[in-house]
Amino acid sequence: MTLPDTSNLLQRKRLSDQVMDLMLGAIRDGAYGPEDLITEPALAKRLGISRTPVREALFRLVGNGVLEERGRGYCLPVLSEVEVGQMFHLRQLLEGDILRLIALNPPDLQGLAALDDAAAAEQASAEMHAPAPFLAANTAFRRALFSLCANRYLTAMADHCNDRLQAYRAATLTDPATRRGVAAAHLSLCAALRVGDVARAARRYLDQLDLAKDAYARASRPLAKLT
Amino acid sequence: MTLPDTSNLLQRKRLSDQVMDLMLGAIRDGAYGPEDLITEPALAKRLGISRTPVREALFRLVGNGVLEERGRGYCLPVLSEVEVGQMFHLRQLLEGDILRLIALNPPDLQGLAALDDAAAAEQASAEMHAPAPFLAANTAFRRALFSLCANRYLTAMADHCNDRLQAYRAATLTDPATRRGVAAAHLSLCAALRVGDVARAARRYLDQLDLAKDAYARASRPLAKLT
DNA sequence: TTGTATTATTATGAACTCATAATTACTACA
DNA sequence: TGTAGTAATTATGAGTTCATAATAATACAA
Repeated sequence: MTLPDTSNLLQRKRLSDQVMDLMLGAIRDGAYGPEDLITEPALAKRLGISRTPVREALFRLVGNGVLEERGRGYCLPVLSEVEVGQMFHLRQLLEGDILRLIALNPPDLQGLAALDDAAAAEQASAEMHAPAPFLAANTAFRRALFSLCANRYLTAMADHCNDRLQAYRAATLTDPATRRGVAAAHLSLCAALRVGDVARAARRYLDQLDLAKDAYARASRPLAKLT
Repeated sequence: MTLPDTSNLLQRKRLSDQVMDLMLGAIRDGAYGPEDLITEPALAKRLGISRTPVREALFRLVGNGVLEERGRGYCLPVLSEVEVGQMFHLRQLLEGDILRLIALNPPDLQGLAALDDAAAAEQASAEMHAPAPFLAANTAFRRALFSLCANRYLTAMADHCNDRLQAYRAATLTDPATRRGVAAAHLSLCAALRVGDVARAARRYLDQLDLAKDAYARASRPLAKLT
């Protein structure tokens, strides 16, 4: 388990916001697995702050469904196979609509370049052994893609869905074959967007999402016993 | 401004959860308008508890976008016309999908009866002067409708969208004509569902949602100056 | 009378502290 | 040796306190 970066804390305004962002970033980068138990005092001590702001941040993450309480402490939520399926149904609905909106307002060269870079980073880290670089590149790609959509509420909800699936993301995205598939689909999406074929781009993305749905459902079965 | 019910507090497990539920319910029932300022000490004093759990609940509501910080205190978020439009785009996407899922798995008689009751309550309160009964009936109808959909994540997100539009809901649902339109659309939806014509039921609901979108957009203009 | 500056009030942010509950470890007894 | 009961550790829940910042109010000067 890699620990999240604790530097440049204590600078911005609210500590609980910083802790929230820190934890969200750490979770997105795969710093926590479904078996890790996060406790209030431990986190507070590690960050060198009191329990209060840590507590508030953890409460908000629980409220968002990004974390759940397990006995004494907090952990990544473990979903049933049905719940994973429902969450993916939502992802397909939301991300499909995001692509539709992007199609209505196609990206400029700058936005396209950012997407290209992110896809290239995914491909570059697909073969690495460590899981963190690919997870980070994958997160960056999604961020670049979503930033092309003007509806912030929509992308925030899509981000939400992804955050709530973190326990499974790490489990599926460690397999090099899966990683290659993701990177290929995203490169293909970039290529389709560059020639203006947004419909094909959307199809590429949603096909990959469908594959992911199955992979996540498979991954949810062995994790179920953790509960 | 009607104050939320403060009884049966101090019984269940976490005070912050109770405060959260209390405030959500109060906001849904129209107890707060966009001009009301909610402060931590005042709420804590009124509930007879310390600031800590109140603070945690308010933080979570801000995190959810149900409240926003305005200077010293919290209030219902005031959205721009564009933001209201985006939020309604989301509502249409999510609630359209909810109706599609209900169509795939039509409700039994019991579920139908609950929906009928809620629609009847809307009609009964449509002509009243006080806004609270209709708002409560409207919330109850949505709850009954959403409960027919198995995907809890989906309905939770749709609830979310509604919660974030509260400042406008009260403004639009005070007009008796609008209320009659809402009640009629919902009764019509019930009738269509009863004869198994789910497609027509969905059209009724989404047509009404389209009307609401315009009404909310109009309501957002005078409210904008509050910010 | 109006505008500005200073003071006072008040709300938030975060630490500390205490009480309670739960889990774990240890010990005693069968 | 295994089980049960008790003690100790520890994490959470919530109240209190203190510091800081922002807003409001008042007083003074132009």
